[in-house]
Amino acid sequence: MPPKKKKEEKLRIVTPSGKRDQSFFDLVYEVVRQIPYGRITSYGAVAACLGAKSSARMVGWAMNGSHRVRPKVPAHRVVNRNGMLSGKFHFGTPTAMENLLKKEGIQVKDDRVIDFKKLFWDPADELGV
DNA sequence: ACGCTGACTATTA
DNA sequence: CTAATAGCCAGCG
Repeated sequence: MPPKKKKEEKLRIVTPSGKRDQSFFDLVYEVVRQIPYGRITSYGAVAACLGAKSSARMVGWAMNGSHRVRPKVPAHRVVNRNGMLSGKFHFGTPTAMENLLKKEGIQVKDDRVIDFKKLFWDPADELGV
């Protein structure tokens, strides 16, 4: 028999503590995954789409665990209301987020997205909410 | 169980 | 324009 390993990595969505959770976090991940290539959105927009516009912080916290979620969540496409890469420090390297955005054709200057307004993708609009 | 922290946002000075 | 403050709510020590 094959040896094994494997562990219980079958966890899907998980909270930062590592336990399964299907609440707000899961919804956030799904919405963020809908962000098309070369587009970006804000925490507040996602939160508002979920009916919790006042809980933008929770969206940001959800992103904190996005790295361990499958499929991968394009957290680099989520920035704050000013188009600033507030979460760049939470990636592998401080430049990873900026690098990824530039790779998708998004211009970044001084930790801020150029034409943020133009590239902004409203989840409520695409999800028909 | 209580209190602090935080990848946010809006308001006010 | 920048700075400070309040509201928000889940996770962690």
